[in-house]
Amino acid sequence: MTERRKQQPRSQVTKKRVLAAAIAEFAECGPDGARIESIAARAGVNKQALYYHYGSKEVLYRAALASVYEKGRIDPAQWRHTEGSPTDVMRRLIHAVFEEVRSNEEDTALITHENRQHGAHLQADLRKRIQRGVLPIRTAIRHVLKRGQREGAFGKHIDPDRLYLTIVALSMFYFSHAYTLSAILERDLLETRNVALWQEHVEAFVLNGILPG
Amino acid sequence: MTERRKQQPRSQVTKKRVLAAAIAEFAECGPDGARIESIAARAGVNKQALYYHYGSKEVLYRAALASVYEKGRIDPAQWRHTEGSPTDVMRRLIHAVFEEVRSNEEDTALITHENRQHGAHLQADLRKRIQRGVLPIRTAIRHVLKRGQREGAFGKHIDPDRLYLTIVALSMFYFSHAYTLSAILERDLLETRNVALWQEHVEAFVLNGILPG
Amino acid sequence: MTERRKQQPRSQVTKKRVLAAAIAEFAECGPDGARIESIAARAGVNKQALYYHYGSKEVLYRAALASVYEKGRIDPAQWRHTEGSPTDVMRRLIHAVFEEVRSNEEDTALITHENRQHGAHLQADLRKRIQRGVLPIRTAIRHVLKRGQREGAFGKHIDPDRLYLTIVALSMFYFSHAYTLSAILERDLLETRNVALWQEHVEAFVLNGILPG
Amino acid sequence: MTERRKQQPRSQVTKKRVLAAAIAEFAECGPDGARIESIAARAGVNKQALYYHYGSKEVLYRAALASVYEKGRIDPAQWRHTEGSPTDVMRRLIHAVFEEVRSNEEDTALITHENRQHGAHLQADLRKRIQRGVLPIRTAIRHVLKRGQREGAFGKHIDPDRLYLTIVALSMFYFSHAYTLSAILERDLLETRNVALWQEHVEAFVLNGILPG
DNA sequence: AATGAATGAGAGTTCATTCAT
DNA sequence: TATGAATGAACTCTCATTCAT
Repeated sequence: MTERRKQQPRSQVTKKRVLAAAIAEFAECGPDGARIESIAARAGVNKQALYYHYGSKEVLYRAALASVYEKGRIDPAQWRHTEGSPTDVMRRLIHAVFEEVRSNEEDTALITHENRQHGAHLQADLRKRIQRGVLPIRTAIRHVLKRGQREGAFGKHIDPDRLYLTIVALSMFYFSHAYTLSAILERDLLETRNVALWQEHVEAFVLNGILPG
Repeated sequence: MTERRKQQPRSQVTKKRVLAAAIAEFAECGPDGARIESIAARAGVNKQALYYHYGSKEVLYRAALASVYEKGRIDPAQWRHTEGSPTDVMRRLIHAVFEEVRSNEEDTALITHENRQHGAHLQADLRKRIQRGVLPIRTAIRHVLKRGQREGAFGKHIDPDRLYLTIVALSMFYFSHAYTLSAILERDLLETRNVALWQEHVEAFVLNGILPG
Repeated sequence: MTERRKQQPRSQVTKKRVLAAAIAEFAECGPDGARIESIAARAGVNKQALYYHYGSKEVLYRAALASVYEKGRIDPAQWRHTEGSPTDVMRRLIHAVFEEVRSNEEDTALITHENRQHGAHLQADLRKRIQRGVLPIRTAIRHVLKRGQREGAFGKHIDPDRLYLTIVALSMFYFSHAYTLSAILERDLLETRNVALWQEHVEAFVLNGILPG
Repeated sequence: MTERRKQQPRSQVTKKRVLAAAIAEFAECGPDGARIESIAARAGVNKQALYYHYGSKEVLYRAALASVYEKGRIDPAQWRHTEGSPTDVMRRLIHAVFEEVRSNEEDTALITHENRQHGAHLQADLRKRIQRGVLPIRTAIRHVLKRGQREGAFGKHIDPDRLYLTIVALSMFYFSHAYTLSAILERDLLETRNVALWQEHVEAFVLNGILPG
């Protein structure tokens, strides 16, 4: 293989570093708290570079937001052909969703911020991208669920989207509200041990919850 | 009717109106997006009044945050003596939590904002107040759960705090992330009909999830 | 006479000083060249004071522009009853217009700037104010002209507005283009002596020009 | 036709297009309002091209300004040998000046801008070029005036430069202040019909004004 | 000769806060 | 208690200019 470095010209590198810095800043401080200066510093570039590449704080925020759903982490094909009982596969699916949430704090933070803004930036094109982004996982859940229902492992009445919502809620809420919840329960929910316990709980609880009535 | 105005001197009224306005503004815009000017306008008072009564934006924010957990809506005594099977009582408890979340959007918003700030304002005294605020509901859940476990209605392994967390997560997350979730599922989750469906789902799902294995 | 100082509260004084400073700065530098900071410095106030009192640079510019035509310097009644032959009175009118132009450099500058902007700020209300501002002088000219025409001193075909335009052009252009004209003619047109000569010329030339054919 | 492209190498073409764009931009927006980016866009070249060819915005502005007086539109020789009575020739001269002003809006705008800047850019060399630029017309006026004075058509006391100034003032002011004047007189002075009327007026008025007393 | 990318200075504006009454 | 006026710090964004290719 020959050298191909030219494919990533300096400008593209800068643009990507700015975006990464923006994602971090916006996740940490929100759209209002985020500072252009701070993003530039994080990216190690001049303030004006942000404007050269993105034009405005707003555009940059939207780019950061869009990036969240564009990582295509879960391969639906992979899940359709996973071996094991529906219960086993479903457990692994739940596990995977939780893992994704756990390992992408910034994404959760960005999504939460956007909801605090009443989804003000979710224009048509972004909605499309978001839908595409979560389609794989929704599809995977639907397939496994259906199989389990056919085989009698899961209750017939379970709705796949509601199940998806349930899993996501139990996963994301734990992280998105960890600080007040920690204050309430008087222990640090973000401690590795506690996260692991909650993860187990989510898996067990959901699986129990979808047993046939 | 005798004069009783002295019990609520004008100054106290002003202070309360300011707080109400602050709660609304902070819930809507977050600590960074909130504007002193806007709070004053909402309260119908001079900007300077905020400083006279609260001293700074920060103090006002903390006051707004503290107010959330100080409404003491659920009476534990009431629940201890509620008639009916553990399942029935538990169902009503879940229903009550969901109702509270549903009808107090501002509170959910404030709590979410505070978590976005990594709980930066949760000092010792506020943590205490928060704990006291949620104690009734936690207690109620624990009691009902215990009774149900004794009577064989619920699984022995269920932890009351984890159950509490589960109910709260399924209730609050739906509202706190309604905008992106609506974009994903291509329907308005805040529509009355959809909220009702989710409420039913939460009740059924949790009750199913805590059945004895 | 009792003290009445309260009628000019401090705030009004500040506002007026800001306006005066704005007129000077806008006249000197134009809408684009003018600096908010510089205006504040001229007025001896804080930069933010401009925003408190006027809201934006644009509003301030408009206020400066409007002020030009609001000095009501020429009293039409006075001119209608001026004694002397039409020629004498007309000479004095021309003299008065020239004097006004000569002694209000800033106004000429502001007007010129606005024309450079293609009258972009001349909204309906400002047009009205401008018209009202110049009405007295136009009226005076019309009256004297008519009288002279009746008495055979001036040509019948002279149009009053065209005459007004002619006088204004000969007066204002000399000052508004003094720098390039001075370069062309290789002498300083703004020198007192040269101004006086031009003033005489304008009077004589206009009076000669409106003689009956 | 043989190849002749070498006579106007690409670089020279670019330079000219940049200058033309600069004249347009500076005329329209003034030295402060003009934008390097906008000039480049008008010229259809890269921003950096301006710097390559001219070095700075200031230099470019000066070049634009200088270009105004370098068109040498009026040929003095032509006028010296024009047939007709002094009055006829003078009328044609006035007409020519007016025409030149009318058909070169950009030039008037640039000159006006420079006067707003108090002639800050009129350095020695530029003053020389300006003087040379207007010399033909001044000479022509002087010659015709002198002939008319000899023949008794014009007043003896008329000064040629003052006459030149008068004609230029009546011509340029109409265009340079058309917007406020239109607002005052409540009709669009730039309308073809109105321009024509004014042109007639200027010719008649000047000719009448220089009649022997 | 020309271009895309980068930069530093500074512009207008907003905001929390304080002063004076 | 309450208010209109004032302030300084900071923020987003613009612009002329330069660097590297």
